[in-house]
Amino acid sequence: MVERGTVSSDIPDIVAGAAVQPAPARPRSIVHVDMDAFFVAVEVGDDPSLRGRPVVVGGAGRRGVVAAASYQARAFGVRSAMPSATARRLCPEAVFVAARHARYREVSAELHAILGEVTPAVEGVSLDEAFLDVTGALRRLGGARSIAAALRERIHGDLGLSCSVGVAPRKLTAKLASEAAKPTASSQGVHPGPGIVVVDPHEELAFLHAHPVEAMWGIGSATLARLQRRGVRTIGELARLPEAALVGMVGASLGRTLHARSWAASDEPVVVGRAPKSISHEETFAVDHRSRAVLDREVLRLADAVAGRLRRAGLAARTLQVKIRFADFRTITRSSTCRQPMDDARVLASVGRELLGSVDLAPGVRLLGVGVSRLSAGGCTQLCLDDTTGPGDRRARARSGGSKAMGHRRSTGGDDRVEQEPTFLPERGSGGADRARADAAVDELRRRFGDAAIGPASLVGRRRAPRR
DNA sequence: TCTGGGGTCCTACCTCTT
DNA sequence: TCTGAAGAGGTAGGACCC
Repeated sequence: MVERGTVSSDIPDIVAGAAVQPAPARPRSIVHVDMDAFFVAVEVGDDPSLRGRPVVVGGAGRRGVVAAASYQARAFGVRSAMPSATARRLCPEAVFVAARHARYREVSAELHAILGEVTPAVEGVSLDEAFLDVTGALRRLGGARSIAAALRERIHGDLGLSCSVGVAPRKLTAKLASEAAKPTASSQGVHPGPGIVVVDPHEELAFLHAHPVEAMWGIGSATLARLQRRGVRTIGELARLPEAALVGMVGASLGRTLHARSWAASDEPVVVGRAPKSISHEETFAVDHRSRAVLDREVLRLADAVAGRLRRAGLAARTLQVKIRFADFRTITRSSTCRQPMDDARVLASVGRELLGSVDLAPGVRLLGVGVSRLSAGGCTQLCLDDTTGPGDRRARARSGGSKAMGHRRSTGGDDRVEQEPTFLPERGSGGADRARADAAVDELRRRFGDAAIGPASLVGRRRAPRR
């Protein structure tokens, strides 16, 4: 069996940032709120003529997938992440609606404001889902079930949306409980769920062990296939596997985590206000691109979007990653880390183009992405383009004796070559100060008039690659 | 017929530094 | 001066989640 978490007294119920605190003495009361078909419900709220009909959000383009489906559409077998072509075939009468993420963010903010009135210990998982640690609010608000019922009523009253709520001593169990509370859809029709499911501490293990193993967090298709080869079908069967066997199958970290979770022995805290660790933008093109000029422009467009988000968040990044998915769905990434943090679209785009330059585009590019990580607060100080230490740099340095004073190099798929003199951008404080003011002006225009209001001159008239 | 977008975390491997 | 070990930092890919 597993060792249970150690016990301490009078420990705050919430964890801010990444700091993890010991498990509390008494069982916690975790509430998981999960909106029912959130994107669809928002669309129906804004357009009541959609009510009761099979509605699919997303999947508008030829290469799109379903972002959300109404329960009426799910009765036809339509599921989220399904290719739109499949969804259309399964349910030809479905109404397809383009996703409006800005609108969903608005409604989500109202939802989270309601949740925040119950307890400050709210961990937003996504736009439509959150965990609340209500352990400290039980006496004040009259028990977890009462809190769950009041939340459902309030959300329905204020937002006109329905949600399912699970209550349990742990996040994982609360999540499974809210799942059990949801409506279901089958070819026989739509069946309303109980709305609220409460799992008491003494029945938690039995509840957990009855679930299929793929219901466990951390088990996706690859791990599921491995477990199924060992005949593991339920969380109960997973729990009976020796921890060492599990570690041997899926690795030390995941193996230990799954073993603890399967015995309801992992006390994962409700984390409030998690700081972002990366920001990215990516786009699947309607047609595959092979033109370096077109893809260079796309890098600039994506970098511009990422830079805007960085500056709005008051962040800068040291690492830039370019993601490329080829026509055959093979996906590669190329990244480069700079000594100084960056938040300028032109700098990000230059690094991105440099990385793209090392890739053979002949197979055709289906998707292009630009992402940043190693984020720091406070914006950037100064930047120059030879500041990167990409793979080409290091490998070239290693082959040439390790000098850091070499010219700018880049990897070209095994054929590294010395580039021309490094290109320098003006530093902040000279021309860079003007650039910072220009960036601030751009950010303000976008805040007031939307992202499409202004952009790099080279993208004028082609804000995005043509969609079929 | 195909297979999005935005994230996090983990692992393996490589290089550099001490 | 050379060598090996260990740790840090970086890169790339995979798995997973919503």
